[in-house]
Amino acid sequence: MVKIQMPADFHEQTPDANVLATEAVMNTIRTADMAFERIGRLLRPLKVSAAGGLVLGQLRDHGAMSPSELGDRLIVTRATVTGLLDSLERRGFVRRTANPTDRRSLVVDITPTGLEGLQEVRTIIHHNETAWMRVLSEEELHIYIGLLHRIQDSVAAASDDEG
Amino acid sequence: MVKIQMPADFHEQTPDANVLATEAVMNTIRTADMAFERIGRLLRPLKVSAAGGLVLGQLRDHGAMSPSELGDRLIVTRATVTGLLDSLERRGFVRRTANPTDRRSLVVDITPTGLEGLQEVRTIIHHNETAWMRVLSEEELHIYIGLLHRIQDSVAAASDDEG
DNA sequence: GGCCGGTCATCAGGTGCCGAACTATATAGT
DNA sequence: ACTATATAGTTCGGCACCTGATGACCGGCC
Repeated sequence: MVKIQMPADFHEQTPDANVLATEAVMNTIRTADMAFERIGRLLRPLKVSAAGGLVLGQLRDHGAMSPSELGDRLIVTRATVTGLLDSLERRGFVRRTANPTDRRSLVVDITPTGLEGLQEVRTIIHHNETAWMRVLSEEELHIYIGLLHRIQDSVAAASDDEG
Repeated sequence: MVKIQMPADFHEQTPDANVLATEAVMNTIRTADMAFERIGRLLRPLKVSAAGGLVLGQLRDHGAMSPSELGDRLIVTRATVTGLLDSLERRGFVRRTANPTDRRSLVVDITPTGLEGLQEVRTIIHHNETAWMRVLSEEELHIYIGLLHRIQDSVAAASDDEG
């Protein structure tokens, strides 16, 4: 995800700008991107991608399910799930089997190899997240999370409005 | 970017977890993703992608520059810049010309068509960012941005540590 | 019993991102 | 001057994501 930056002459160009709003969005995306990029880099030595880790997590936590359900849970399209499963199956992390009760669909489940990979992934991510957030006090973390929730609701509401 | 979700039995699985830290990171990424996804959707009708808009913004605000410098500013690799420029050049938004003083390098600049596209992009993005952030008071925005800065520094420091 | 709308997974084609390898050119060190 | 190293941009292979189209299949309705 590419980083967002402010033009040098932002004020002149858009005189009525709520500069704080722009800066808040910009920094939210930048922060998330840094964290996401970092997680991806940490995971590269393991043979699991961030997206692949999420698929494995769903399978471990909720049991075997269809590609469609995976897509719903991760909020990606079925087409994307197909690609992720191709990649994970090649590495032996998941298995696709026929669904006996509905011949349109498949059942995906995690293999022992996949479980091992998942545990590594979760350990690394958790360790780093904790380290990153040590600069905030517990109270600040609560405030921060509260603000994020309100922003999320606001963005979601705006999306509902405009389709 | 795939969404991050917590396993249902997170506490049992990682008993010493700093759950707040995980939740903070998770929500940061989720918030950024919502905003980014939304921006991408708003921009789709225009013929400029979010990444393309950022390239155009750099060129307008800082003048013509080399692909390498674009990559440094957007924090992406030169390979990525090549692809972005291919796409933008195809649509007539930028022009690549030889650099007379260094035959290894190119000079990229924005065309009048590109300037028009950029203005549309900025108008749409700014309007939406302002709307999203109206749920926070000015004081809360300051607090929020301050927290984001501290987290960014922390993540950056961690990255330096571990390579 | 046969049709038809909806769902399942997949594929094709496109974007955006990466690291590694390549070619050409520039610059520093000796 | 000559070699070594660094840098500029591209290409290549790979991943993750999308939309749109396709063929298989399910279920309900006439």
